[in-house]
Amino acid sequence: MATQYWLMKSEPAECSIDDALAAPGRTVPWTGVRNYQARNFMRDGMQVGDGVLFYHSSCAEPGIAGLARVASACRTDPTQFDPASPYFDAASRPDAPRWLLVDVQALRKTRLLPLPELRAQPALADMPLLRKGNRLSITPVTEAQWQAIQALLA
DNA sequence: GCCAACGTTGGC
DNA sequence: GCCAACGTTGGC
Repeated sequence: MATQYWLMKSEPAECSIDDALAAPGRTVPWTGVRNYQARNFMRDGMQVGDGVLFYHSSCAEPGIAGLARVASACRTDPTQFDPASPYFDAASRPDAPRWLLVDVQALRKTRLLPLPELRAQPALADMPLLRKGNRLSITPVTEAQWQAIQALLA
């Protein structure tokens, strides 16, 4: 399958692009996805090597903060079974895990591309991220959108 | 299966 | 803290 592209949201207070770059192998397990649509993108859509826009959400300056890649196939998210985790899901059973994750390898930090700058780009108008009320933490990015982002960073 | 109530996300 | 959007839950 050809390389695909994704936008993945992370709260920088929890895992910023700097945190990911500082992790062993620059790689972090993308824990905490608790939305079926986002999970299904990981399960059914992602391939190792896919491009990732690393987005900072729920912070002072939301925006695209770095570039990354999908670094593993999807697998069980262990935090769903950890009662001490905020992502604990009492209804998920080990023999039928509900929630999955992929490993994400940070490639580089970019200058921050804040929402107003993204909204100003006609080529990005269809990004789910920019739709009012969008909450999905993982969304597909088209080749054209990916190229438009690269152009902003060039 | 319908749908109202409720909870969560996340920008502002 | 507000609120829009929308996913989830649960009564019926």
